[in-house]
Amino acid sequence: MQKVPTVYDVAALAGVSIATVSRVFRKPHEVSQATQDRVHAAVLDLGYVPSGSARSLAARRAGAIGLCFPDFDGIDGGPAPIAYADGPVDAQLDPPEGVEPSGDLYISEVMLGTELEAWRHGMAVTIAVARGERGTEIFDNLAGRVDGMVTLSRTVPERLLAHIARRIPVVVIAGPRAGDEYDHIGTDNVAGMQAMTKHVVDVHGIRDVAFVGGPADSPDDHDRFEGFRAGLLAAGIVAPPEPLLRGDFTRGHGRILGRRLVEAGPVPRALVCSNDQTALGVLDALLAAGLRVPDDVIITGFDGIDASEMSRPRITTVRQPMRELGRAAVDTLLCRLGDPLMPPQTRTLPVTVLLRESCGCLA
Amino acid sequence: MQKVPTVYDVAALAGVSIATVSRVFRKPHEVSQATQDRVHAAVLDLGYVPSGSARSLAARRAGAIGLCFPDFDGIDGGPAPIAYADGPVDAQLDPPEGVEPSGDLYISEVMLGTELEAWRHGMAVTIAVARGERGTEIFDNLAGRVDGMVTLSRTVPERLLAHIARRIPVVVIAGPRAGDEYDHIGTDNVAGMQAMTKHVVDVHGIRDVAFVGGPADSPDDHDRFEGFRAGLLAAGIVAPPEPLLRGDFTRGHGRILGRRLVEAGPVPRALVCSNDQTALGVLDALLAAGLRVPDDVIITGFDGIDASEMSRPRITTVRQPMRELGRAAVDTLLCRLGDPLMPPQTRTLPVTVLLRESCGCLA
DNA sequence: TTGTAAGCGTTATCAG
DNA sequence: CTGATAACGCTTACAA
Repeated sequence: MQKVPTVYDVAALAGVSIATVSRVFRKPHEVSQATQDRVHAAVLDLGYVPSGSARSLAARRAGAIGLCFPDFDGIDGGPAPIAYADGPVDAQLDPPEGVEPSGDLYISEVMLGTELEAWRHGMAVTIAVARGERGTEIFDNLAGRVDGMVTLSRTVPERLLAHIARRIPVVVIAGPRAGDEYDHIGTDNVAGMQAMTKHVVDVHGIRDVAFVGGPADSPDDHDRFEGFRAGLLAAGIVAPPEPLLRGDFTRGHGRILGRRLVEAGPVPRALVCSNDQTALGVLDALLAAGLRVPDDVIITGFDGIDASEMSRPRITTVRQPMRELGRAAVDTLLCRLGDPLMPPQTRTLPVTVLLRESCGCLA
Repeated sequence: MQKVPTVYDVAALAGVSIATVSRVFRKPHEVSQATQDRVHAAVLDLGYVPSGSARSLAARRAGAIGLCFPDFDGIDGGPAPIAYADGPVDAQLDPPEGVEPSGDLYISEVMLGTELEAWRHGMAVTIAVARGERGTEIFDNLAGRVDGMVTLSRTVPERLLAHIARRIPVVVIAGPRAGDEYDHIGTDNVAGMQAMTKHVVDVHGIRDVAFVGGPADSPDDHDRFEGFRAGLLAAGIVAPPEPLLRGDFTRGHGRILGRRLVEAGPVPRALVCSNDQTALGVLDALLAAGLRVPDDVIITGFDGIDASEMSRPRITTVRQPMRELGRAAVDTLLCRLGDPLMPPQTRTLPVTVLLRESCGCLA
C-alpha cells in the first residue's frame, strides 16, 4: 500500500508496453496467452489494481450509476459519538409503540434492484442521501462521478436536478410525470387500488367502504384515491369526492385515525387504506377497541412492506414491485445512454393484489 | 448533455484561468468575491459539473469508499425480464409461511450507517454485491475507484481481499479477528448473550434453560454460545458443551426446531436462541402446538431485527447496533487513511438487551 | 488574488 | 499481436 503500482510498473515487470497491460484487462482476446500470463503474474506480484479514476477519465465513462434518496430517518449526521464495548451490557424495557419502522425497507429494496441491474451491465452503484434543502452532496459527490443518475422523486431540489440533467441522464422513480424532461418509473397506483376496491366490493359483497388516505399533497395518495373511486364507480356505488380521513402515511397516525373512527360511531364495513403503515395503525386501533378484523371490519393496505405480513391478521394489500422499480430505472438509464435523443420515457410497473387474512380471503 | 463543458469552457466564459475555476470549487476563500460570482454564473450558464474521474485522478484520492456485502437473496441476476403494466391487475392468495424476510434489513442498516458517516466526511459510498465465488466485480468495479473498502466478513474471497488490501485499506465487519492484517468491527456477542442468559436465570429464576443455535461454522453463533455458557456458569449452573439444537439462522428452520422440541417431550422452561429469526420460528411452532409464551416457555433472540418487534408476543432480544457498525467501520477506515502505520484495530460495539413480552418482562 | 504548467494513470488511435 | 503517443479534465505547486 506504500508505493501504489501503476501500469508502468506492471509493464516493466512483465516486459511489455503499458498498452498491452491495458489490453490484458480490457480485451484479453487480442493478446497472446503467453503475454497474458506474464502480465497476470506481474499484476499478482505487484498487487496491482487499475485506477478507476484514470480509467474513467481516459475512457470517458464512469462505469457507475448514481442513486439518491431522501433522508427518511432525518438523522442529519448528529453528534455521532461512536461508543465502544467496555463495561456491563445495558438492559432496558422496550415497550411497544416506540419504534416506527421507516421507509428504509422501500429504499433498501429499490437499492438492491438497482444494484442487481447495474451489476448485470458491469456498472457500479454509488449512493447518496440528499440531506436538507441544498442537496449539495449530490452535486459535489455524485453527479460528476457517474454516467447517469436514478433518484426517488422529490429528493433533489428541482433546480439542481435540472443542472445535473444537462450533463447526465436522470431517471426519476415514483414521481408524477410533471411534463419534465426526465425519464420516469412508477407503479400502477390507480389500477392497483381499483382492483383492490373491486375485490372488496365484488368478492366480499361490501358496499359500505371508506378510504383512509395519506397526505393531500402526495401524488401516490392522489392516484390511489382515484383508483378507489374508479373501483366504486365501476360497481355502481357513489364515490366520495374526498377520503374519509387523511393521515401522514405513518403507523402512528394510522392508530389515531383508527381511534377516531371508533369514537365517531359505526365504523364502515371496509376500510381501504392508502398505504400499509396506515392500515397497520388502523388495525392496531380497531383491535384495541375490541373490533374483529375481518369479521367486523375489513382492512386493506398498499405497498406490500414486510410489516404487512407480520401483523395478525396479516394485511391484504397491493404489492409494489420495489426491486423491479430499481431494475427498470437502471434499464431505462442504459437505454437513454445508448440513445440520448429518445423521447422521455415513462414506465409504469404492474402491481399485485395480495389477498390475506385482513379481508377474510384466508382464515 | 451534448458537448459536456469542462473547466476550460467555464474559464473562457468567465474570463479567468482554469486554476481559478478549480479554486472556486475547492478553496473559495482564496478567490475574490467578484471572480467567484463570474465563475458561478458561467457554471450555471454552461451547466458545468466537475468531472469526478479527472478530479480524483489529479487529487490522488477517489473521495469515495466502497461497501461490499454478500448476495443474501441469491438472485444471481436471473433472466430479468422487466414487465410493464398493461392489462388487468393480478390478484393472488398469499398464504403465510411463504416469505422469508432476508438479511436485507441488516445490510440496509449497515449501509445507512456507512453512508451517514461517509457523508459527514464528504465521501461518497459505492456499493457492490459479491456474487458467486470469483467476486471479480469487487476487483473490477470497486477496488480501483475507492479510497478504502468496508466489507462484511466472508463476503470477498480471501485471496482477492488480500490483493486489494495491498492497495487500499480494508475494514471487515462482523468477522472474527483471524489474526489478519485488516481492521475489524464487531459486536459484543459474548457479553450480550451472557447478559441475556443471566437475565433469564436471575430475574426470571429459571434454571432449565437451553440454547438453540445456528450453523456450527458461524463465528457469531460460536461467540453467542460462549456467552450463554458463561451466563450459566456465573449462576452456578452446569453448562452444556454443545447447543441443544442447531438451525441455519432462518425462521423456517426455527419452526422445524420448535416442532422437534415439542415432539421430543418436555420443552425447557426457557429457550435462548442464537438469533431472532430462529427465535421467531421457534415461537411460531410452540404457539401452534398450544404452548403459551412466556407462561409455559420463555423465548429470547439476538439481533433486534424489525420482525422481532412485530411478533406476538414480541421477542425479548439482544439488539446489535447495526447502523453504528457501518459508522464505526467508516470511522476506522478514515483513521487508517490518516495513519497507515497504525496497528490493526478491532472495535467491538456494545449491544443492548431489549426486554419485551416473550420473556415475561412486559405483559 | 490569479495564472502557468506539470503531472495524475489510464484508454485509444495508429503504425508496425 | 504489440508498441508509441496523444488525449482525458482536473489539482497543485510555483510564479507573478
